[in-house]
Amino acid sequence: MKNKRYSIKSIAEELGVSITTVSFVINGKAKERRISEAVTKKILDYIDLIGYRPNQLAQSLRTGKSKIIVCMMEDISNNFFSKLARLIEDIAYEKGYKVIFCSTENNDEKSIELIDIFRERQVDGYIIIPSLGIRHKIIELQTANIPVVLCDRYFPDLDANYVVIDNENAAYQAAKHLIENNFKNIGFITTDVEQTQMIGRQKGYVKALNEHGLKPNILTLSYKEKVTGLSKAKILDFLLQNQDLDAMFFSTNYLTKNGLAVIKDNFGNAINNFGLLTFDDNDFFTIYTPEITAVAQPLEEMAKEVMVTMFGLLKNPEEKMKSYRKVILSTELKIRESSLEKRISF
Amino acid sequence: MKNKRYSIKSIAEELGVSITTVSFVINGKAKERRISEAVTKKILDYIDLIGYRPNQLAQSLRTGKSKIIVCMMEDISNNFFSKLARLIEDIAYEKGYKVIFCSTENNDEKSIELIDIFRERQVDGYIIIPSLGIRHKIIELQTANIPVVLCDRYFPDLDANYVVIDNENAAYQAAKHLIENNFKNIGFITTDVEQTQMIGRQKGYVKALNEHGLKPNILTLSYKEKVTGLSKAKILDFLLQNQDLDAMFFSTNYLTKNGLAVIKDNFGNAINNFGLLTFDDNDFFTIYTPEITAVAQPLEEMAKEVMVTMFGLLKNPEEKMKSYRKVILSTELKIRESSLEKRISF
DNA sequence: CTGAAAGCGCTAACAT
DNA sequence: ATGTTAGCGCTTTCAG
Repeated sequence: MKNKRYSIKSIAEELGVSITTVSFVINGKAKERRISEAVTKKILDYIDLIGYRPNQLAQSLRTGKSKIIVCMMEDISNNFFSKLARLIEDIAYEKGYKVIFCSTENNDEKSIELIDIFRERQVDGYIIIPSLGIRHKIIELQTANIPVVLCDRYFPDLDANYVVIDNENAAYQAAKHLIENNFKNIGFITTDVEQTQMIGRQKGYVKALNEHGLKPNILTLSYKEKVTGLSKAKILDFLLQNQDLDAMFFSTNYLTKNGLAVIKDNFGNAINNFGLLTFDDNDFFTIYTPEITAVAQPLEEMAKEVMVTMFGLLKNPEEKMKSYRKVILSTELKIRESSLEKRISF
Repeated sequence: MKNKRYSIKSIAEELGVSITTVSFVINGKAKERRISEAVTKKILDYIDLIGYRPNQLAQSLRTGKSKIIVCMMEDISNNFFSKLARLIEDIAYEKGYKVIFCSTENNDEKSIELIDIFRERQVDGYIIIPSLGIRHKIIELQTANIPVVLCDRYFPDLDANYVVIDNENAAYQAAKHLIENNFKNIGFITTDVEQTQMIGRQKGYVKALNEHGLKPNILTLSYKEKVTGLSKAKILDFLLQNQDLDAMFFSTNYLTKNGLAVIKDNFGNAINNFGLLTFDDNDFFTIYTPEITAVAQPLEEMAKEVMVTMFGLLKNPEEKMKSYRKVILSTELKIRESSLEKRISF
């Protein structure tokens, strides 16, 4: 067995047939092109023997299809995103697509650069969890007729494919649940990012409180403080300034982690006297003490819907412009200890 | 501005120069090839104007370099791997490489298939967290002179590049720490996978116990039970069968999660009377009650070493065969409440 | 200083 | 039924 790289050409030479014939056989167009059984079998056997695999790169260059989907998210190391990534990965591979994940850190420049880089690479489609300032890039992709599916967030004034959850209602129900459990002073900890999902969550919270004649109390942390670690100090400050708080509602998972740390470090067991609720579920919440009530996003469904949309676009390159597929999923409030009425005497 | 795709050819035509000239200018070889200032500037300006970006696919086909690294890990949604992935991603992008992550679930067939698929795609290098049965594929890659760096685990009888930690010593020190804190009956919960990292951890545990005249007590769970959820039942069983256990040492992160759940569900507050220690750190361990002592792997360093090795190979395609780079990093035992001597009266 | 041309490996329209 | 051939967009040798 030779050590050289096999190509469709070398196979053709070896077998004394033409390149075309080999190509057709390989691509399963043998009978369609009425290639004789004998030749077909000969080629197939030989290919099998030498373990030939076509060069995907050349194929891509020729066909313009790379069979690669890129998935841009905030941070692949974040529990929410990595879980989603895994689900997307599995569905994509099933259909012969590979996925390149990249973390944008919600940074517009980085996102834009990445989008451009992947256009050079002719990726077939984009799954994007967008930061605020890349609206024009989405339009650019749409205009170029390249499949894009937004996820987790969208641009309200932009017609596009997206898969999101009903953030406002989810937060509304969650806050209502706290209210029904007799919490009177519910603080809301959120970030300053003006993304749809965050706006929706805050809206839902405010709505529930207003409806029940309660006063919203919101702590807005800068996204940058995620890195600097300043957010913990701010949360502590908030707690100290608002001694009458009896519950806290965290708008996203990393804030919850910080919040729990602050409470643990500064108030010890008082954590049990506190109402606690968070967006985004986590395996650890069920084994935490108290078990943490969470708004669980339907990850499987989200991944599935994203991919259904994506494959639809991939299949009908033309039709895609006609209308966009907009999916809004609902969440599940996983009610656990932390949000139940406190009967403990102080 | 036209709507067509720009290519090096269309630029050449537009500017009335040759394709070669454009190519040289684009690749920064203008002065090397002594192209006149004027022409160079003209081309550069035009490229800038139309926002031309070379087709990476064509470039790759021609050069044989795809600037893509594939990173195969057990499961991207697992905290340990996703954290590592993010670090690797960042380093790769800095150097102009993209990385494709894929989850193998420790499955040999899936891993092998993936390796083959990526060879068709001409990826430039492989970072692999290998399952047991892919030794021959690693050799195949090495033979084909394709950069491979193993991580987390390796094959003891295979000369290869790898970045791992000193599992045996880490587990030894950890177990010793428990012993020094007066725990007498330390159970070890691990999986049945015969991978080097798991073997090392168990060895270290056994060694420490033997040295101190204590009897090892090991629960081995099948990796498959990770999915079926049977592992929790087995852990509970183990605890019930061994009522004299006063400490537990978990060999890997998902077991810890299960273990904590079992303890919480069945023994309630007794968790505080128990010695607890785990491999793999997690943000939640510091906010858990009790705070969980963990063997923290040096993720940043691991990612860095993996990439240093990888870039070394990428740079010197020939030299790589000469000798392999084997990096063994040490871990840090993060001592927290859960492993400290219990002074609580029972 | 610049250009022509071969070719990376593959697909597919157009022969025959 | 099978072969010829023209590219996909780029790099690079060799000739001017």
